[in-house]
Amino acid sequence: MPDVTNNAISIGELSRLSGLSTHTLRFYEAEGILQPAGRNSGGHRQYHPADVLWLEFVLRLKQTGMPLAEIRQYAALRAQGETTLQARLAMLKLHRERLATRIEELSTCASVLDDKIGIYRKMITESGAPADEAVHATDPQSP
Amino acid sequence: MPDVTNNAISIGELSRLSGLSTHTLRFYEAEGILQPAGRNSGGHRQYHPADVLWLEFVLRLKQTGMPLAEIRQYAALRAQGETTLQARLAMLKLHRERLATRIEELSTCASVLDDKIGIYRKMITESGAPADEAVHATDPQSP
DNA sequence: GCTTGACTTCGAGTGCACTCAAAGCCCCAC
DNA sequence: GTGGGGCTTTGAGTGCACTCGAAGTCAAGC
Repeated sequence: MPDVTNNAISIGELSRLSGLSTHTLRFYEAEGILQPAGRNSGGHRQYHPADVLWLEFVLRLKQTGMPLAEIRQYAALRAQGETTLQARLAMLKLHRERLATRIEELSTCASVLDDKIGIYRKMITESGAPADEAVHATDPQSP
Repeated sequence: MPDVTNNAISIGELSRLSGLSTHTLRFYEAEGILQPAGRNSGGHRQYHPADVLWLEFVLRLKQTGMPLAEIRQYAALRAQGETTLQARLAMLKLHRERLATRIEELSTCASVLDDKIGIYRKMITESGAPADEAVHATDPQSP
């Protein structure tokens, strides 16, 4: 079924490549995230390398927590051509900043977690000793 | 209504402190994430500083993407007392590792985004020029 | 010629984490 | 005595991002 003359791939192959289900790929098309795919003689969707690259980028955006609605918006700009370059750049910059914020947030949480782990380790090695101040400030068991 | 003798706070005050709605706080209690709060003479919940600290930690875990089910599990261990220290430490360590993975993932995405932003900037300053190879490799508009 | 498997469309269902609404009660302060 | 905040239970609704099922078409391989 793949269009051999054109190195096009089927939805099943794109599914395998991307790790998304065929359901999801069609869902993305319906949502305007993927442009309507071309069809072969049998009416089957055929995807080209550019589609694969685009999908990879979409997955990156998703991975960083961009909601589908926003990805759709970006995709719509992209579909409108070069006149939307500025707008797309603005979106990417905004998202890049949010991403930086998120990474910082997670790093802070990681430190908190490290502290807590340290306290737990200490409590365990001093096993048998009753809860001390550090314990009480973290995971106190009241009674 | 706060129990002044005991520096306890009401659900409304905890809501203000934590940023969670009273609905959500009761929901967390029902889900076993917060231990059933003590009540005052009028049957109103009263929370103590230790509860506030615990809730803060819960929110940290949530912030890092730990699902409520897992937080509930951790809370259950905590409620069982000191014998579960090892188990809790194991959970924290596991989560810490996932967090590290996630941070790395986001950092990779950030680099990809930076590259893309660079390409866009270049395209815009060279404005008017037709799409070049770099363009084609990122956000090609086929037609 | 029949089975297999991939494809089609459409609409409904899932899981998470809330979020709200209703209905009706209590208690305290002003 | 009224307003405000709190309490209870139950059940439904929301938003996101899928996820699945039904019912049917089509082409290739045995």
